[in-house]
Amino acid sequence: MSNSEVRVRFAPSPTGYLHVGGLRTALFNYLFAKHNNGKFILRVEDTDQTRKVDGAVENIVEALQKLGLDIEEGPFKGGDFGPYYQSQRLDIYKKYCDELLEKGMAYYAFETSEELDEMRKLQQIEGRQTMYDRRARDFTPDEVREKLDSGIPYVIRLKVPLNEEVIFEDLIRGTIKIETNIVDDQVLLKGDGFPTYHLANVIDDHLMEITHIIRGEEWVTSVPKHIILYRAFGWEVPKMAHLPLLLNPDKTKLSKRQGDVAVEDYMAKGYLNEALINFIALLGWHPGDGSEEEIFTKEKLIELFSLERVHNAGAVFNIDKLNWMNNEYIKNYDLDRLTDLLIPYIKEAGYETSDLEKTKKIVSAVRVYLNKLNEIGEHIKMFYQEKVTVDSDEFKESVKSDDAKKIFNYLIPAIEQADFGEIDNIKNLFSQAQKDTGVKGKKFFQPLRIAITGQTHGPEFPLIIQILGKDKVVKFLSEWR
RNA sequence: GGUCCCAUCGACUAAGGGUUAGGUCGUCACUCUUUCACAGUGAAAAUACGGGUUCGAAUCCCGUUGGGAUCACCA
Repeated sequence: MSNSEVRVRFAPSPTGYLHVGGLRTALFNYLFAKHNNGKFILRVEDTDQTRKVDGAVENIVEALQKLGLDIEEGPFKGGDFGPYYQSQRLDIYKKYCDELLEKGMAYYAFETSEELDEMRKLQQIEGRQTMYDRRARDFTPDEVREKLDSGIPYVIRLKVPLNEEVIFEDLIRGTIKIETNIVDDQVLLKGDGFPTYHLANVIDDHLMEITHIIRGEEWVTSVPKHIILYRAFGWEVPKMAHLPLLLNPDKTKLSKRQGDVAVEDYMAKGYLNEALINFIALLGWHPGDGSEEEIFTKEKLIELFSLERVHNAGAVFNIDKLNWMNNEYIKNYDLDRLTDLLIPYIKEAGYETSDLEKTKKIVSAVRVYLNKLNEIGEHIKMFYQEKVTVDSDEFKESVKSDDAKKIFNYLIPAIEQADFGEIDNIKNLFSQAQKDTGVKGKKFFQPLRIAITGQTHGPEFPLIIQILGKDKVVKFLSEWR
């Protein structure tokens, strides 16, 4: 490496949306880069033409951007090490693959997929390790030429050195050793001329001067292949850190079926970006600074982050805690910004938002109930209804009682004359009413609440009254008189 | 099955030889409140097991058990 600048990359394959696990990987890369004043790079690993999905790159980039993980080099952004799509780097891979061939570190193989399936099936029956049997490894140059000349389709495989041990230091897990004899002679260049992950990844990480590879634990077992490649090229191996997996509640690798896995689904439900980042940062990492704080801004996370403090055990993605954290953010968010975020959800629930001041008051009254923004519809019906319906018999009884009539009769003229501008005025009105009618506490408030909202619970009552306004309150009360 | 990785309350984790094993979510109770929620207080709840090493082990070593990952011309 020519200089000591930290360069890390997030390298998703564009097969759909940004996965929660992918976001975690991206976030840790980002935090590590920013903590070290380094660069966060996005590289698209689109070497599998069959799995490619249109719009996937745009989707991923958009999600990262919304979440504030700024990409410094990559698609739509550029940089000195492009192109950042592997599908646009085919000639590079070809060139290095030829170099491997020349060095005798790779070889041509000519089996069809069917033949390989057959081979594996047999190995399974015999209870042996399923791996390429290296049958093409020792073809003579003449044999190879002959097959090539006759146009037989081929792949290029890595010639794994036998009877060696690959040892590497993982920044999170420490020393890991793997025998090369169990390492497959991995296909490097596929029949369609595209590289496999392993080849492209190693070449790009080197060429893009990546200093630290931070990725999911599912990759540890293929590290030996990569190290063999680095050595074959005579390149320095970047530092590696394999992150513990994100798990389903049943401890298997986080997947669909057991809940949402696309980051955009979480965003759509109304998980705030800040909460998502905060929550995911704490999955498999802890600042360990002695503080017991759990709410962190992105800036704070950058300041505190270090790979040494990443755990080695997998972490269950616990939606309950995410909900709690999201609620923490919702409760403490700037009201204007929160209202902006909430307006689409209010509209979606079928309610009017043209009166911004009123909307803000409503948001302020109910934010405390929300685990996520899309729940707001369940809490605001009372502010918009033109007629109050009371379903349960118990409620009806309460609202039709003699005490209730007494309260309503007292309140209706009093409210018409009251000033609703100040909450305190409303409160005073109620305490005076309790004195004058002799009906107090729960007996006073419950029928009132039912008459006005149709429910027995909800936000602070004077606040509801204020938001509703005199006319509606009087109207609702009159109906029960 | 082979290989690799991992192992503290139900979940996320702290404690990197000496603590009544701490915090957060969740759960339960109490307080506050007209109600629900919030907030506050408190409770139940863990070092997988067995051997070592040591005066002393959640912490170091070994084994067992359990879990996970991986074994493609997918990444």
